[in-house]
Amino acid sequence: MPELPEVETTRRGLQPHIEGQRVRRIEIRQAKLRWPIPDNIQGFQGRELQSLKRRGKYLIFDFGDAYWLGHLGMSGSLRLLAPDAPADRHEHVQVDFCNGQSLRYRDPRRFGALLTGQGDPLQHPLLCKLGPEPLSPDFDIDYFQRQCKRRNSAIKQVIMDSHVVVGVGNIYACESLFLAGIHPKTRASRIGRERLHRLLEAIRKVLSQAIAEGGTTLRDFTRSDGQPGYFAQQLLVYGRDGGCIRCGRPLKRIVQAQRSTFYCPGCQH
DNA sequence: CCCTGAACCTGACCGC
DNA sequence: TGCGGTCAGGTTCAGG
Repeated sequence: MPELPEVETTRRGLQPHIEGQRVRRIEIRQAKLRWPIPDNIQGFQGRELQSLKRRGKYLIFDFGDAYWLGHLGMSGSLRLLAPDAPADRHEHVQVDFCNGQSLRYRDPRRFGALLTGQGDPLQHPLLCKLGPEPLSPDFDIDYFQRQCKRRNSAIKQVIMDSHVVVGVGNIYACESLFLAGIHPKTRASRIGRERLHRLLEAIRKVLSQAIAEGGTTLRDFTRSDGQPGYFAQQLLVYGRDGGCIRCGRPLKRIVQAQRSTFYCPGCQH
């Protein structure tokens, strides 16, 4: 479900309701996610959530000297309900706050994660080697070109690698490459600076627009308030099987690294 | 170091 | 209605 815009949309939706709130009760119904939820999460009962942050697609629940690290995987979502609202079979975690908000983590496929840690969350093994945020100045053309020069794999796989840049998932990778006019299978090392620059700008544009639209709702993504995101209406190639909006030629679907890639054979070279 | 493929899980949908 | 196959927005990890 979530790429960076969906995670950011979730974060913004939750933030005003849970930041500064004290944890009253934590219920783990299913601890088996990507990694097991640590038992010591119960030690956060009675503590106050300082802030809700994001790094890449990870959510950081900052409790001051300790934190939770959350990831929504492919099918995870976070919502706020009433404390007594019933849980369905995929709602694995419930965190009740003292202000009456009840945070629910639902994840049918259980590829997501909820971990605990102490100290600086950015030093966590899962975060410390991540590439720059795509919308930050750290993601600049010099850095991007350096990364691409030493990669012989397809450009689509490179921009989806979180060690190069975080937050570009399958949908937005396809969209960015279309905007930049680059064929998804082009070897990264063979793309010149100019075209890489266009790609970098395309990634920025697609992600910031998607955030502004509240993320993409394809099947079951809903924002933390239960509303859908509206970016799906603006997808230019992903999941489409008509003609290209620019040249009219039929779009193609191929498979790269076990993922579907959509592109226009007329516009992308 | 770089690259590829397997692995983790459930549900929706399609054709027979 | 049931069954088997395919597909799904992520990412770590093992092994070449």
